[in-house]
Parts: sequence; C-alpha cells; structure tokens
Amino acid sequence: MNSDNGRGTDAKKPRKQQKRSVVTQQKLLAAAVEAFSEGGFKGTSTRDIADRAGVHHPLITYHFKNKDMLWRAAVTAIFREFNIALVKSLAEFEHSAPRKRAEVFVRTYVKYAHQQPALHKIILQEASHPSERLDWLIDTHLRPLFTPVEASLKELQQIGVAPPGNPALLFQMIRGCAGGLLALAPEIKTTTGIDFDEPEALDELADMIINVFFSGNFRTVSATTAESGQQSTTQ
Amino acid sequence: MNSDNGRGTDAKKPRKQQKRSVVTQQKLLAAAVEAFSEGGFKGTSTRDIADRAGVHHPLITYHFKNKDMLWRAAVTAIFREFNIALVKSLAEFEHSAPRKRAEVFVRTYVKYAHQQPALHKIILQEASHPSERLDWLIDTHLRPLFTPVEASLKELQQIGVAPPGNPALLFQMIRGCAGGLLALAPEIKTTTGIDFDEPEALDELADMIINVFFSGNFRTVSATTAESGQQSTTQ
DNA sequence: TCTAAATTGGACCAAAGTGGAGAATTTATC
DNA sequence: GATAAATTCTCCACTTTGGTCCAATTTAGA
Repeated sequence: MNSDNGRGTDAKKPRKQQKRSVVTQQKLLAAAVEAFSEGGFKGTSTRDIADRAGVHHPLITYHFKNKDMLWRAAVTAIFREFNIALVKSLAEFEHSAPRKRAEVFVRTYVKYAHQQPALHKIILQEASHPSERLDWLIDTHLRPLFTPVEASLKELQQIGVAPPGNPALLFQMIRGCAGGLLALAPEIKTTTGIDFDEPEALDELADMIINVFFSGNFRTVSATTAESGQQSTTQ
Repeated sequence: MNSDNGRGTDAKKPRKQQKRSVVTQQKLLAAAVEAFSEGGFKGTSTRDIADRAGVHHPLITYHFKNKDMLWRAAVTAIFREFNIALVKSLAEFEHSAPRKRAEVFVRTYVKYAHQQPALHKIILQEASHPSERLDWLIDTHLRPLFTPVEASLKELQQIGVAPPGNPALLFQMIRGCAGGLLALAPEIKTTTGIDFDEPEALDELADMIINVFFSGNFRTVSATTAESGQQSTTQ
C-alpha cells in the first residue's frame, strides 16, 4: 500500500510498516494460495481465506484492496518463489551440457511442483476459459517464463536430444506431464496408488519425463520440419 | 425421479414423462457442463446454470433434486458420450496391431477432448484436492476407464513400443499431454499462438504424442521392471 | 374432449457472500 | 511517555445463493 513515496523534498517520511502487518499479509497470502488453488477464484470467499489465515476479513480490504488484488498478490508470491528456485538450480549447472541442463530443469520443476502444487493448480483453475485474470497471468508470469525455456528446447531439438515438432507444443507437453500430473496428485493417488509424497515416486516421474522427452535418439530437425506428421496414419 | 415403480401388481402405471421435460433436462445438462467446467462446483451458481439454459432456476430442483445431483448428471453425460466415441473408434480396429490401436486411442482422445474440453476441465476443477465428489468421480467414471487402458499399455511396453516404467504413470502422462493440454487451450493460444481449433494443430499434437510415447524403439521391459529408475541419472 | 398428473413460473426464505465505515487498539517515532 | 500513524476489530448495508412452496399452465391418456 505504501511504496510510492520516496520523495525527500519536504514530505515528512511516512512511518514504516509495522511488523505485525507483514505477518498478517504473509498469513493471508498463504491462505489465499491454498484456498484459491482448491476452489478457484469464484469458488473462494474472502471470508474463507480470512478464516484460514486466522484474521478478520476486513483486513483483506485493508492490506490488499479487494479479492482480485489479493489473488494477484498470491499468484505473484508463488511465481516469485518458483523463479528463485529455478534460477538457483540452473545457475549451478550454468556450464553443463544442454541435455544436463534440461534434466536439471525437469527435476527442479517436478520438485517444486510437488512442494507447492498451487503453482500449477491456480493456473488450471484460471486457464480453462478466457478472462481478464488469465490475460494478466499470462503477461505477468507465464510468458516471461516460457519464452526462454522454449528457446532452449529448440536447441535441444537441433542436436537431436528432444523430439521434433513445434517447440512450444513440446514444452506444453512436458509441463502437462510434470506440473499437470502433480496438481492432480489426490486423484492419481486414489486411481493408481501412486503417492507422490514418496520421493521414489517423484523421482520415477522425473526419470520417465526425461527418458521420454530427452532420450536423445531423435532425428535432428533439419529438412524434416515440414512433414512433421509421421506417416499418413492421420486417419 | 420416477424410475422405481415397475411393480405390475395393482399400481396404476404412472403417466410418462412429457417431451418438454426432456428438452429442459438436456438444456440444463448442457449448461451445467459448460458452467461447471469454467467455474468449478463451488464457483458455479445454480442461477447461472439456469440462465445459460434459459430456464427458471427452481427447475433444477425439480429435475435434478439439487446442485450436487445436477453436477453428477452432467459429468455422467459427458463420460457416456466419450465412452461411446471411444468404443466406436476402437471397434473399427479390433484386430489391428497393438501399436495401431494405441494410435487410434490417442487420436480419438485428442479429438474428443477438443470438441468437448469439459471432459477434462471438470476433472481438473475437482481433482486437485480430496472431496466426496472426487471419490465419486473416480469410482464411477475414471477407474473403469483407466483400468483396461493401463493393461493395454503394459502390453505395449512388453513389446518395446512404449517406454518402460510404471504403466499407470505412463498413462497419466499421456493423459496430461492430450486432455490436459486441450483443457488449457485458451492459455496456450495466447502464450504460444497454437490454436487447437485448427485441425492441423490438433493433428500435430496427436502426432507428437504418438511419436514421443510410442516411437517403438524402447527397451523391452524384461528384467528391468524392478530398477525402473533408468540409468543412475537420479542425481 | 376432459381430467388429473406432469411441468413450469413467481414469490419467498435463511444463510452466506461482498465491500466498507468508523471506533478501538497497537506501535513507531519523537 | 506522549502522540499520531498504522493496524485491527465491530458492525452494517447490500447482493447472491441454494432451496421451498404453491398457484398456474401444459400435456398424456381415457
């Protein structure tokens, strides 16, 4: 709320934010992430969020203006965390081979998507039909994240590590296999018995993704680009 | 509402359902599918559904008892349609090779998931956290669908067409790549420019899924079963 | 055609949801 | 410690929601 006043001219400097305030905000953000990822935007009431956070609901208005702004703040918090984790992981392997870096990316993604499933769940809740929130989500967080990754994928295709085809599509497939699956953990646990809370299961998922998408025995994308539809089984 | 009275003893047969009634029910079901897939269960009001259907909202109570029952009826309608499409497709290739059948399955799934994205969207809305509705969904529709598919996948692994690893996990990955992606069509269109309303894009997706998951140059699952974690890249 | 059952429409309710105003209470700063 | 800003709490006004009730209307079946 108070961040736009650095003018040192004559304005008396505003009193700084109290400590209890940031605590309240953190509690609200955490509760919002959880609630929104379960019920979606429309399906979540501000009172529910306030209850989960253990604070009075008018505090949402005070700290975040309204439900919409709270949603955005919550989403931003998740993505910031994830970006930090990702950058950190990739920095470690800055000079490794592209394939190795892809592997690191997948493992980091899988790991984070498990510990914070809301990262994907909130997207799922919002992305299945057009809306202003979706546009904001894409512009603010999704595209900046996707663009560089797709570029890397393109490289991997050129050296035959990744399968041919539209790299953007390929990335979406990988995303679906990683985050998409982990967002459905409760369903998958019941239907298949696979429990991603067990580290082995998580590792197996990462292994399979890497094996399937980066096995490294694909044709390089040279003249093949056009006739991407393998065979004419296109029924 | 009237289905439990077949006793031919002395009960006078009940007058049959009027035609306009089934029209109303169909309109409500279609509207419910659309609305629930966008807003989730909690996020959708019965009034919204009634408005979309162009009928008065108390009719929901009359025809479906309550919101919960309407949801179940809507989900059942979707799955029934899909199962019919699937059975029909596979019947055509009853005696084809396993790989061909897998391909047909993928193409049918992709096609249906595109024309009726609610098939996957409703699952996504519901499956990200435990609930009674999720349990019902799994028992009634998901498990009966998954079980035979996983068995087929196992065969494909044994002949080296599909990659090794837990077949259930493999299936979930395929599902994520097909239905999962198509459920996010609006997001993907904005972020990547890929428009699944164009048949070529849809074909490319199906092609890539088949190429990645059923390329057919995988090791057969013989003694490998136990140490499913391929290589020791397990960092 | 007549009549009773099936279906629909309109009014209504209690509960829950939203945002906000203003008093009351902390707490940073002097 | 005093004071004013920052934060929290109490209460309210308004809308939405799931659902009920019953009168009005339509339709199946004689």
